[in-house]
Amino acid sequence: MHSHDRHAETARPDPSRIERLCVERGLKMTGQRRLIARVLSEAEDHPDVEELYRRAAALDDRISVATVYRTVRLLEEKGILERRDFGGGRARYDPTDRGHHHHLIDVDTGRVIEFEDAEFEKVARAIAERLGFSLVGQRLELFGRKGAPAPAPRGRTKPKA
Amino acid sequence: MHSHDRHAETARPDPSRIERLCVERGLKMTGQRRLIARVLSEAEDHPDVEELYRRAAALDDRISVATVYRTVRLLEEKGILERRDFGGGRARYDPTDRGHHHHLIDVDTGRVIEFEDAEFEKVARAIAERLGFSLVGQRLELFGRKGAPAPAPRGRTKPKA
DNA sequence: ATATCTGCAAACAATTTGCCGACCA
DNA sequence: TGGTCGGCAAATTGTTTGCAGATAT
Repeated sequence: MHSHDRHAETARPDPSRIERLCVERGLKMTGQRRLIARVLSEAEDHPDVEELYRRAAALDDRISVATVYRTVRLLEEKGILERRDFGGGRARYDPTDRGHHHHLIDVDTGRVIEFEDAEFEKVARAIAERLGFSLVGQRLELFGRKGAPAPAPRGRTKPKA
Repeated sequence: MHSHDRHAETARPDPSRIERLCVERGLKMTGQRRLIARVLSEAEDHPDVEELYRRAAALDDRISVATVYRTVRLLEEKGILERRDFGGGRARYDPTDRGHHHHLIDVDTGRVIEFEDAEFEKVARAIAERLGFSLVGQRLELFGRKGAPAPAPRGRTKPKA
């Protein structure tokens, strides 16, 4: 565990949050992985692979979607990312270091709000126990609408635009 | 002149539960739709399209997967079915007339247990409200493992065969 | 040095769809 | 009879993978 001290010969300002985690888990850091790590670190939302690729390529197009897929899967296996599925067919990714949380999806805007709730955790555990299981994981998604009732467009879940 | 006779000209014993719902919503009932409706009515689990197709074809092979896909989507739009996603890539279907419920998935066996919980409903509504939303929908899935979650800090309890 | 990446395109799996004959209302 | 529906196979979409050259350690 030797550390490379600050010989700023390679302009590498600051290893991103996620990059640091990658190194911790002993991943070989390539240019594209560093790039993806940075995009992930800067993301405040839950991008899908296509979106990650778009953002990464915008910074440096020496990368392909295949690599994003591979990297994202690797990071998931290493416990750095969590794969989510908000419907819509594509997997969304969420860095685990943001802490355990759930999501509330605004059905009108498609906007995703994160939240935590101790009360819920307790209830969930209680339910599992009542059914004779020990809780290993959970998934909670709430779909809501802001205050006043608005004419919601019919149709199914195709949060495109 | 109407012939509402009891002459079994078309051996149609009893419209299945789901078939009745289809008719109610004004769907044109064809042989294959009736078949799928019957399979769905008899199902106690949450089959995916492939499985529905298998079961239907076993009763009458004058049907194709494409039709199952089309029908299942139609029933979903009509609110007769609910599409679920328990991971694994394929969509699972769940008749809505079984009532509102959530799922607990046994991570070891893959078995799905349905349950309801008033306490949870209350908490969910409260969370949404706290975030400034009115609850429109929710999705809760618990993943558990059979075994004693009991406060027994002793050695690990081997999962019973 | 060398085991591990990456890009590319072909392979895959789940689901959709165009075309046209078959069928229900 | 007219408008829908169903079968078949080709088309789409999201994701994976084999290969050969590029890289990190």
